Amino acid sequence: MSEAVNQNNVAITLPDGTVRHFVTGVTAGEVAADIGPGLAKAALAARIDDKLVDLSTRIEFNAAVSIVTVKDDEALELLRHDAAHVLAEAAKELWPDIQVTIGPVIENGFYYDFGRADPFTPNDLVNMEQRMREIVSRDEEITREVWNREYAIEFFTSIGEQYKAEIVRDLPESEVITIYKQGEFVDLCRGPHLPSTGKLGSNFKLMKIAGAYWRGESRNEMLQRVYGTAWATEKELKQYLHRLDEAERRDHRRLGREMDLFHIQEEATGSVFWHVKGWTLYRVIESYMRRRLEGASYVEVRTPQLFDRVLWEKSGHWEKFCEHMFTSESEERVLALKPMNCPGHVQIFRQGLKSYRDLPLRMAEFGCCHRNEPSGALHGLMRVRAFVQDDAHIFCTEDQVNQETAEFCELLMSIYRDFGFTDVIVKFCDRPEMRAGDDVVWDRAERSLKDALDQTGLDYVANPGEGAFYGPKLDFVLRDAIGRDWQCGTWQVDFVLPERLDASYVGADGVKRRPVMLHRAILGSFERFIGILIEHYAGRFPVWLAPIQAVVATITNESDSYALRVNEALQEAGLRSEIDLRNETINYKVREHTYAKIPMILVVGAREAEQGTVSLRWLGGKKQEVLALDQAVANLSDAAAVPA
RNA sequence: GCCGCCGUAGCUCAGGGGUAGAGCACACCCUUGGUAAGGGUGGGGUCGAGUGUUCAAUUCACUCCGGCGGCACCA
Repeated sequence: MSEAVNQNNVAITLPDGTVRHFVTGVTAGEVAADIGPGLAKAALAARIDDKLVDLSTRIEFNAAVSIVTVKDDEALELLRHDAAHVLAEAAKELWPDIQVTIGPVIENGFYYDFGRADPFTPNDLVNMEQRMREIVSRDEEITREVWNREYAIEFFTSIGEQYKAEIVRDLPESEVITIYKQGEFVDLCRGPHLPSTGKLGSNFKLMKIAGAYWRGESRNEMLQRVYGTAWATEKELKQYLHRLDEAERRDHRRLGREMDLFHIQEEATGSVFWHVKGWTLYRVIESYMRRRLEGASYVEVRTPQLFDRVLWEKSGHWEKFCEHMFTSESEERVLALKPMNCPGHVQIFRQGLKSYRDLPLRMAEFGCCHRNEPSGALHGLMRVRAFVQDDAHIFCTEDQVNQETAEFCELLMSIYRDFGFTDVIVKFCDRPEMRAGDDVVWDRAERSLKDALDQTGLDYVANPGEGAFYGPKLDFVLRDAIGRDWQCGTWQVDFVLPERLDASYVGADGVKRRPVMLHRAILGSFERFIGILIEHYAGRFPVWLAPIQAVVATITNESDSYALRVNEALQEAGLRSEIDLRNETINYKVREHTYAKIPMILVVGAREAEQGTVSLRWLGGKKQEVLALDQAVANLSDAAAVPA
């Protein structure tokens, strides 16, 4: 390239800082080719002054340019976006009268929604994927055009693409309407795209078919969605598929059955039958939580299951959620099973005069709530119709919100740590569109919560419009062992409910005032939290949580009486142990209790009986250690200690 | 609730217009074996429920219930 600089040249700064000069209007692809043939081949897109663009983009001004290859993070997004387009092209080829709609990139892949009278069959999925691979091997050039709005609408209408025409019609006037073509396929798209379909490669797979509402609105017609996954390398694709297998292996519904923790049956859909072992786990968690709450100066109460609907009308829940409440009738009154504890707690607060000296009043309840969730939403323990939260409401003054928020965050983090979760995301959720209370109150509530959060020093992300209908909130999201997020904890500021249910206290000046109500939970529902724990630990619970902590297994029946003594010693030390005296080989017993994920197996035979020892084997370990009985009991007790 | 798929033994699954099979589990017998399956015998099913077609339905059709995957919802 010439060093001369004139107005027909552009100076292009490369990522390493070198500057090259090109004729004005050079394409990003040509720049890549000038740098080297290897890069030209690998080039997928370009970044011009930080804007991601097609390789065909002409460069008219001096700019910083970098060439995007498969090694760059954004390449994956391009790849997935192109996969969606290739899928749409394949579907159009297979069924010419199918309508294309949208096909965005999502976590781990992409989807495409089609308008079609008949739903897809699993075989269609196979055919579409096959056709996609053909389109990739055709290596069709992908080209971009800018169209006039009216023309675009006319065009899409003329080829029967009503959805596309609607999308164009609804685009803001300022939007440039860009069209991408590959082979015979013409699509409205913002871009950018890869230079040709061949660049997609072969590391993609169509995963499943599903229904999805047009524009995500349940009143709209249902489209046919195809989900796919796409990766830069075969290795990453395989790893992803392996992760899916791993998630399936951990599925709490499967482990719940295999480990005999709980079941759910037709006659009580959405409600849990806790079996002995599952209920043991539940009780361990519950008593742990009771202790932590006591330590944080909470008091515990119990409020009724059934309330007259007038209470729910007063609280505002009836108006918004009556569809999701279970109701019953008695003596001409409509009663509703409580979907939450807060109105009940206000009733207790209202008994007798409360003084500012009583605040903050931290009122906890492990109360069973019922919500009539839509049938399609039910999912094992994760979404049920009857559940118990580690629920509490803090009645306090506005001035106390700061301190309460700080203390709550500390308690929550400490509890999560005890359960083995250290990666926690905090979300700040502000006013939703549908809400109670006027904007002045919301301004105050949001400001007060934000100030308090800032003072905790925790990192957080904004989650606009996602607050509760009565106030802003913080959501606490756990990341589990395989990288999935679960929203569990919540902290909600509420100026509305105390007003509606007329809660008040007497201030230092003798004047009646409204308390602020803070709704809060750490685990969320016990049911769901246990589901999360099962999946997080893949059923291999830490010893303190394991329903059965130890099994004493004999080698021959000769040692039965000694084994009974060992088991007794364990139980006396407060361990949850079982004994296996069956007439089976030790191999069989070890295998079975290992599959049952028992943390420790104590094998006893003639030798141990004679010497007063046990042969101890830990879950996941292959070695055994022979210890004196009292030493073993001491070790196991330590291992089983509930976090302090 | 909406779209699709599925429902056979306790579990995982095979089968298919003429009232059912495997492995594991379970019970009994033999075996008393030192750290991931010792051997034998046996019991167990209104094939999710209902209606229809048929000489005959677990099998085909329809309806309902439930499960699964999404969508929508989630105080």
